[in-house]
Amino acid sequence: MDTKKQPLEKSRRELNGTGLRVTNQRALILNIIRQGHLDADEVYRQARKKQPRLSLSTVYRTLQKLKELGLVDELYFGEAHHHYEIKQPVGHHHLVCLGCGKILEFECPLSEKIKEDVARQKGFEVTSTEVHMTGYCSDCRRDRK
Amino acid sequence: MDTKKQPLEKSRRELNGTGLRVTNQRALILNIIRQGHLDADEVYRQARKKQPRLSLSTVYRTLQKLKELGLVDELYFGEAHHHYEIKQPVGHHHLVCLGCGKILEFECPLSEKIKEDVARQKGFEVTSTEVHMTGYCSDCRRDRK
DNA sequence: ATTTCTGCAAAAGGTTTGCAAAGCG
DNA sequence: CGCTTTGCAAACCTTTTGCAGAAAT
Repeated sequence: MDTKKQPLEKSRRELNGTGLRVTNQRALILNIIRQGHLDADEVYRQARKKQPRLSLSTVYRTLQKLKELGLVDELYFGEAHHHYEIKQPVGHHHLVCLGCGKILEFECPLSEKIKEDVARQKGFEVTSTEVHMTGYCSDCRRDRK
Repeated sequence: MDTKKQPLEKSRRELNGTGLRVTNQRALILNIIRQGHLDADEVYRQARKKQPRLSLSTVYRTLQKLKELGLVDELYFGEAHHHYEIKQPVGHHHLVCLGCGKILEFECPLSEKIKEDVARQKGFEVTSTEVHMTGYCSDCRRDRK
């Protein structure tokens, strides 16, 4: 049995009942994003290995839909293109290495507190909180010495 | 005496001794950014009121230089275009209203702590920390009811 | 006089859109 | 079958680049 097929089925199931039609393209794309933070082009390249005729606009349209459905989060690092990742139950934040481009995740219970402070102080209803850091990872720090 | 001229002189002085040549365009652009978080196009439109022949590429090139000099910070909200603001001695973070687009600033001493936690936990050398929130400001909350 | 900077026009990079054909329910 | 989705090509928007002339030191 092809083990690779299992997550695809999972993606199909997840897509079902969203009101959206379940297409091969969508299941495949959702599946690919499970890997981590990918940009649209990376998703595209990987998806073409399985479905060579799939187009980049389908990737963009699908990511957009998945975002609307709340299945996927869009991330804005300081780059021209955006990144996407599966929405996770427990929020996490991102740390980008300026040396090698690696992206690490970290949890941050304190961000809850910040959110409450700001909500109270400014009378805001906060819908999202992102903590974004840049710097140099331990490997790159060593190399820079 | 033209009071508007004073900050322009200030900008000229600030540009002096940076190694860059002090041009009217640069002083004007630096001056305009003092207003707050502006995107390149907004800077461009305002600058053209005083120097109609100024080009958008000069705006971009100047913002780039000012960023390199550490006079200006570039901000990435979830939009296609970036925003710029004068670099401030005491770090602050941003809160964007999804209703009216207003951008509020807030200080966040806790972010220092987050930074230290992450640095220790991940062996990172953190060079920048940004906390970015979205939500609805008190005015927009009222209107949505 | 030399070197840096500017304006203009054109290119580049990422994302979106219009439309006819294909696919899902 | 009707409506949604796809692929393709073209459009779009923001940002960058090449180059010749203008400005700063």
